Amino acid sequence: MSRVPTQSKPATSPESDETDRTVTDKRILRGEATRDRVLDAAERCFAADGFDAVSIRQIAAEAGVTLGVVGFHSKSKRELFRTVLARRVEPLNIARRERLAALQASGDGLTVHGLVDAYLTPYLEYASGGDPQWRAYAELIARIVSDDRYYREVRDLYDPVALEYMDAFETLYPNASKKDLATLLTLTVSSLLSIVASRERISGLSHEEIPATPLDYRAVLVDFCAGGIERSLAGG
Amino acid sequence: MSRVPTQSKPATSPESDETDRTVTDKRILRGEATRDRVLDAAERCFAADGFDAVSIRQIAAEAGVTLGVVGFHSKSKRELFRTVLARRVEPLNIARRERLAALQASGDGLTVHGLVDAYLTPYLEYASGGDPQWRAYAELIARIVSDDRYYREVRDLYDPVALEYMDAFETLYPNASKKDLATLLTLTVSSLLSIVASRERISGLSHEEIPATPLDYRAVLVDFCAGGIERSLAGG
DNA sequence: GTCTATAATGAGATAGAC
DNA sequence: GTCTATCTCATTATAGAC
Repeated sequence: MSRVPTQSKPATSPESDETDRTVTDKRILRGEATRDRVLDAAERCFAADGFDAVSIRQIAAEAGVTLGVVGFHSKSKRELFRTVLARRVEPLNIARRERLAALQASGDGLTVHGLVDAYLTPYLEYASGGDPQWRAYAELIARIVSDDRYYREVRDLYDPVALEYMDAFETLYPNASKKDLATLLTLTVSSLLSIVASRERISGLSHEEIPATPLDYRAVLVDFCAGGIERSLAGG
Repeated sequence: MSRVPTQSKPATSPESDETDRTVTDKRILRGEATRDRVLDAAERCFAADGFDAVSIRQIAAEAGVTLGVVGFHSKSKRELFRTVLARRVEPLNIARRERLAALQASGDGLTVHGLVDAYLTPYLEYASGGDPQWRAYAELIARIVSDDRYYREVRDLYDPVALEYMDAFETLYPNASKKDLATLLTLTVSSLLSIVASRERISGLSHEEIPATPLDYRAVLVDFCAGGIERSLAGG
C-alpha cells in the first residue's frame, strides 16, 4: 500500500504542512474505505458464483468502482481471492480457541458433544448473524472446501486450530488412530459446511420452507456429529 | 443426432446399396465412439477443475479432437455438462434400489446402519473401482453438490431414490419430523462426498499417507453417519 | 462426422490522465 | 486514489470446406 510522499515537499509554513497532511489523511481514509468496498464486493461475488465464474469487472461493478480501482487494490484476481479469504480467519480461530479453553478449564466437563459444539458454533453464529459479509464469507468457505485447488490457500490458516481440537479428542480417546480422528474431524467440518451449502436440498427433500438461519440446525447438527464420532470410535 | 441420408442416393445395384449402408454404419460407429471420447474427456476435465475453469478447447485437446467436433456433439458447454452428469445416474440409482429392496425383503433386518450402508456403498464402490471415468464422475458429483447453481441440474435425478430411503428411515422412526430426516440424510450424503473431496485434508491433518480408495473409509464413514442419525433422532 | 477458419465477445492486466 | 482507454489474449459458438 503506497502513500503520498509528503516529506518530499518543502514545508514553507505550518499551515501548508497541516493542509498537506490533512489532504493525505483524507486520501488514505478514502482509499481504505474503497478497498473495503472492493473486498466486500469480491466476497459477495465469489460466494455467490465461485472464483472462476466471477470476473473482475463484475466485482468492480458490484463495488461501484471502475476496473482500474480493483487493479490498484490487488495485483491479480488470485491475490484478491486470497485476501478475501484471509481477513476473517482470526476472529473464527479466536472464538474457537476461547471455547476450547473454557471447556478445558472446566475439567471433567470435557465431552465429545461439548468439543463438537465448541468447534461448530462460532461458524454457525457468524453464518447466521446480522453481518451479510460474514454470511457471504461463510458461504464462500462452504463452497471452496470441496475444491482442493482453492482449499489449499486457506488450509494453513485453519488447520492449527483443527489440530488443537484433535488433541482434545485424543485425550478422550487415547487409543484412537490419528487417521480416524482426522477423518472424523473432517466429516464434522463437512457436515457443518453442508448445512450452509445444502439448505436448499434439505428443504427440497422435506417439502418444507427453509428455516431462517444455519444456527437453527445447531442441535441436530451437533448431535449428528457427536453421536457419529462416539459410535465410530466405540468400534461400530 | 443426424444420419447420412442413404435413401436419397439411387441404388444402381445390390452391391452399391450394401456398400453404402456399410459406410454409413461405420460413420455412425465412429461418431458414437468419438462422442464417447468427448464425454469422457469432459467428465475428467470438469471433475478436475470445475465447470467454469474448464474451456471447451481443453476438453477437445483432452479428447484428441478439434474444437468443431465438440461443438458438433453438443450445442453448448452447459448442455455438455448436463449430458456428462446425466449419463451415470441410472446405474447408481439401480444399485441403491437393489440394496434397499434386499434390506426390506429381509424383514426385521432393517436397521439404520444397514440403510446407511446400502445408500453409501454403491457410490464408494464406483468411486474406488477400476474405471477411471467412474472415479472422475464421483469427484465431479462431490464437487458440485456444494454448489446449488450446478446441483439443481442433477437434483431431480437423485432425489427420488433419496426419498425412498427417507421413507425407509421413517418406518424406523415414525415420530421423526420430515425436516430432521431430510437434514440427516443430507448430512449423510455430504459426509459421503467429502470422503472423496477431502481426502487431501484428512491426510494433511493426520500426517499420514492417503489411503488407496474411498472404499477404505467405508466402515468409519457408515459408523459415523449411522451413529449420528441414531443419536440425533434419539433426541440428543 | 470431422476439420479449419473466423466471427463476436469477454477476459485480466496496466499505462497514463486527472 | 481514482478513472479512462487500451493491449493482449482466451473464450464460445458457428459457417463452410472436406
